[in-house]
Amino acid sequence: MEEQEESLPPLSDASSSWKFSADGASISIASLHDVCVGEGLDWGLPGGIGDGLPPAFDLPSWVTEEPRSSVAAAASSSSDERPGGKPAEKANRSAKRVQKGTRQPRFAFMTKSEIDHLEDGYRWRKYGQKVVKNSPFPRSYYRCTHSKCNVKKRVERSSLDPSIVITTYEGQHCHHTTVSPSQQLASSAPQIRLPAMQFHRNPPVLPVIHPGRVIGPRYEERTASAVERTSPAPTDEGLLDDVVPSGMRRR
DNA sequence: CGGTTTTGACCGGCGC
DNA sequence: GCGCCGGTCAAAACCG
Repeated sequence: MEEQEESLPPLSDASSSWKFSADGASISIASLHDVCVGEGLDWGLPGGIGDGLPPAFDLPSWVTEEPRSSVAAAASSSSDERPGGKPAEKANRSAKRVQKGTRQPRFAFMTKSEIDHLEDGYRWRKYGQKVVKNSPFPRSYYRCTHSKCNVKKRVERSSLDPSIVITTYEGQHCHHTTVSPSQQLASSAPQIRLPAMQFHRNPPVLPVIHPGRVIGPRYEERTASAVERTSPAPTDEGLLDDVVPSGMRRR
């Protein structure tokens, strides 16, 4: 994982912003600090991830914490007998839950939009919706429809500011986007170089098209060591790396 | 008719 | 041990 050194703004320079348009919808991207302050939120710049964030804006624990990987896997392997369910079905479920334990890169970002499910160039199938504690808005669970792709994403509205959508991605796409050429244009937007700011990388695919405002990637988790890194330099490749491995990309 | 969404149930982890 | 909670499953409904 070699990230090329780029002349990116230092952490303190968090006021830069970019604007571009796609399909007639204009999107402005700004740093977290810039926007949050601008929106009247007082998050501050995280020296560590999440510093100064109001509770209502805290990301789901599965984003802000290390994945409980092997724990779930180990637990599901033992007790299989349970009244009411078909053994085969249960075994199947167990197997699937084991898979879920594998660690995946994750990151979350926030978008100011009235639309919950932002178009990002990939096709998603909703597999669940859940009311979560401390939020009047349900959280939706999506999976990439590509057969061999196990990328998931969760979408929920901020309870503090209902106009803000928190989107969290997990995993990497093993395929290219399935969007029309016009959408391709939009989904390629993140290749515009963005300063790293307090984030280690930028969203692989920005929500696009819909009149919404990406107010900044909020948090990206890879590994504990990734969090410790102070000033990584995202590159054009890095921008897509999280979702589409470089080998999969055609250019 | 195939793909997607909805929704209640199930499951495991965690805190008390 | 129990209850709460988040995440997932899967059947049924829905839609193009």
